[in-house]
Amino acid sequence: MQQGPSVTHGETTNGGARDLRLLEGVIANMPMLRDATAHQRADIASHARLRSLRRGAAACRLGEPMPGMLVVAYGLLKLALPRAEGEARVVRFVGSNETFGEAPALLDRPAPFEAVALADTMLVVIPRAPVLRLLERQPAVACRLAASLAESYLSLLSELQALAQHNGMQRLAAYLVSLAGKEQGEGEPRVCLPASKTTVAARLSIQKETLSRMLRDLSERGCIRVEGRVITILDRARLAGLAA
Amino acid sequence: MQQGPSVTHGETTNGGARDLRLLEGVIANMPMLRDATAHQRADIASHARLRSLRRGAAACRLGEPMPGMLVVAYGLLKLALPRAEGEARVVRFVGSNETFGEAPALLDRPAPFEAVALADTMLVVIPRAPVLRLLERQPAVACRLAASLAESYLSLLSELQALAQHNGMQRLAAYLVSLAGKEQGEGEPRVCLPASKTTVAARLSIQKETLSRMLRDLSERGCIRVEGRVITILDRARLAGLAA
DNA sequence: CGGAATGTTGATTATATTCAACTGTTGTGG
DNA sequence: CCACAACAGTTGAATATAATCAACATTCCG
Repeated sequence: MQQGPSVTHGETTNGGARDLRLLEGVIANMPMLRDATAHQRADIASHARLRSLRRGAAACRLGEPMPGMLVVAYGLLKLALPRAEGEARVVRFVGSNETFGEAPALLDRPAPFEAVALADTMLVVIPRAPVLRLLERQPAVACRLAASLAESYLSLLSELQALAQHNGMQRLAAYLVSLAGKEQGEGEPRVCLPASKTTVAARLSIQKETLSRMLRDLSERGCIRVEGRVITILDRARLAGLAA
Repeated sequence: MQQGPSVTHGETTNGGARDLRLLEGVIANMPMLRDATAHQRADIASHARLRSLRRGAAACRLGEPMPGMLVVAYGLLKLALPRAEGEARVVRFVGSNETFGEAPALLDRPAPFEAVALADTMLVVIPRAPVLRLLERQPAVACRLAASLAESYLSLLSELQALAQHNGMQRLAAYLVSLAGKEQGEGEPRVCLPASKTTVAARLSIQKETLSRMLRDLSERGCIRVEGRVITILDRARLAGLAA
């Protein structure tokens, strides 16, 4: 599933042939660049670089300059709003071939969140300048970027809605249902949490203690079975009802 | 300050000369169209229409199709996430010359919020199609739209942060300070709430009862004086301290 | 094996909601 | 102009919800 970096120490890889192919492959897959010419993609690639992150390392910290738009080649990150004390609120998990940081990079603003690797991760860093140049020349690319930003906006809005209008149990139930929705197994769907329960709790804007109690509650009610990070959905209909 | 609509009944105005000037003036002011040619702006204007809303009327309802991108010619609206029972969460107030609905209009999605007029309001409705055509032809316009969407994203993100990390009193204090920040009077700054206390409470994601108690508390502590919608900031430093 | 990180559980507390009753304000038609 | 209805705001009491604190158990790695 994952392909190790060719450089195991240090954060930035060298320009080895394998790395170059990885970088170009990631860029070729970006929805934003679907309408760019091969030449334009090559120009972007020539200005981009790979950055390897060990588990726990940060791709960017709140308030620091954004190095550019960021694409996950492999691995997993969390985008989080850290608090002075206690745990951060997790805004989003970002997995392979997903992009983040478009908004602050485009506007040349400091990072509005921190991005921490939840596993060893490889990023493609695309600096602002070549992207701006391309946007000026390729309206279709600018449209795709706008569409991607619009998507991000709508999904944040629905986060806000969930936070304002549903309690923790409802958010948890909805989250489990949405995880199960992606899985297509027949019988009892099993889902795997994408991160530790503490981190998932932060994603749901609750404390880890509260999440623990809620999972126990759902288990006792026969809705789910919890085995570490693996959760079996026993009564999807009832779970969906709780999410209302 | 405000100019009445030339049509007082019905929601859509006719094509009177005064209306046409209003519509063209609003469009000429749009940041998104700064780099468009006069001809392109005229094309947009020819496809746009005015829509007049009485106080309390909705420009769009949650889940219904978006008529296009919307610009406020004059008046005031709230963008809100309604709940089945009880009050909505207010996401943003939208005043003169401000735009909303870019994201759902661009993506041709149903309205992700309802937009309700807090005063008699005139909107310019810009349908999706002519905007898309312009985006294809004018990269600079697409860039401005992307930048505007990126701004919206960042400001929602900071809403989310405030909600997750500050309690109601902190959010209220920060809100009062930010209102006062715009006013440049010397001595004790006075601010005027942009809407009823009930609506402002929804903007802060608290109940009107809670807001009432908090305002009383701040008054008793000598931080502010409340006279209806007008609030005098007596101790701005302490208020800012409470917002931390 | 040992230590750190993660997770669980119970007790207590903070925060704000909900409910209910009451007061004040505003706008409208008689 | 007044009466009145609808809306807006205030206050108190009871309650819901989840955070916090503290102690302990478990799991994961090196």
